[in-house]
Amino acid sequence: MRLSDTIESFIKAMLQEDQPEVELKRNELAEYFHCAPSQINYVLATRFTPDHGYVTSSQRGGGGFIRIVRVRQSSGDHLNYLLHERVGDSLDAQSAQILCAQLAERKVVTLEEAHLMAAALSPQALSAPMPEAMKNTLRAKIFRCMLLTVMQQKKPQDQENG
Amino acid sequence: MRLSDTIESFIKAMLQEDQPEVELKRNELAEYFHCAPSQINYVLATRFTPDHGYVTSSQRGGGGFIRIVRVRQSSGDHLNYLLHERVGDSLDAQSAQILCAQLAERKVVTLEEAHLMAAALSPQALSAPMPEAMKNTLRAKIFRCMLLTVMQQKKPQDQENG
DNA sequence: AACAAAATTGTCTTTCTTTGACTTTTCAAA
DNA sequence: TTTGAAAAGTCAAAGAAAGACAATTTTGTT
Repeated sequence: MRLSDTIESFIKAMLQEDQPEVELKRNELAEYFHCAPSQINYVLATRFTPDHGYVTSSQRGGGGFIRIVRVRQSSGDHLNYLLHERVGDSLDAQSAQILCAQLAERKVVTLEEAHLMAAALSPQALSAPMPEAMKNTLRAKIFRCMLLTVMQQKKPQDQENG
Repeated sequence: MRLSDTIESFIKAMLQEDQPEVELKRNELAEYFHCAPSQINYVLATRFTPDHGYVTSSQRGGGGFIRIVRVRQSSGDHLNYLLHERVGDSLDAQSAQILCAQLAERKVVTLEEAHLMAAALSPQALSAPMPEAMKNTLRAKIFRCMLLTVMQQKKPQDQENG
């Protein structure tokens, strides 16, 4: 078995137990597996991405750490559909507005939250001297980040149904 | 846990009790935590800034002290301050996170809304092959758009109270 | 076997924290 | 009014941890 897979399993086991969140020390983990610290980054970059349903953050310096949060994903979920199927790596302004409105309509988010999302994805928010294609790529990324955050906030009982 | 975090908690606990204001002796506190006095300044500089909702002042010499005051402001005033003074046309990722957290702490927005805003402004959301300066410009624009949206949503309430 | 993709390693960079040496301000006693 | 002690401030260096990325090795596919 490859080291990366072993480390992936190890981290997932930590997450499985009970908490959907774990903090680890990069250097400790690297030493435990007798590998370069950057190997840990490789595992995170290839197996714990937003698309895989994980959000990671970190702190450098003394007492630094890497935090991994697992976002629960239920199949058949509207959010899941948006994240993995509807939104690719490009999203135009008009579609974004429609999708935000739908999220509110389906009561996945509040009306206020939908407005906030729409504002962040609006042409004004993304007005800058860059090609439209790049804006659409950016819009998709921003939308996905917000979607993941919404999934994170949804309570367990909400996740059973759509 | 980092010393800085411990000291931060300690000071916040002092503030919690009743007063929105506390006075402390730098040397005493440093001795209490067995650290260099300048460590206290570091904590103030990184965790008790206006962005964090605090204003500090001090007096040197015999009987000297450091005063920390938690700033109170109405939602409307706070939003105006952010929009017209604090956020120019550039905003770095870290400041963005702090300002979003502050909006929630002051109950200008809900915690969920703050998370959504933070997500839209995060480095991941704005990860693209472009110079950091351009990202900061974009971040300021996105933040402004969201702030304006929050303002519009707040309007009806502001007309009733302050 | 040849090539492409994935994994591994190592080096250098960046960020955050802690410490210490030196400076400045203030008060009060001589 | 001078002066010295008692604060707090400033700043830079050292230390601690994570990130970025390129170079190399391994693995899988045709």
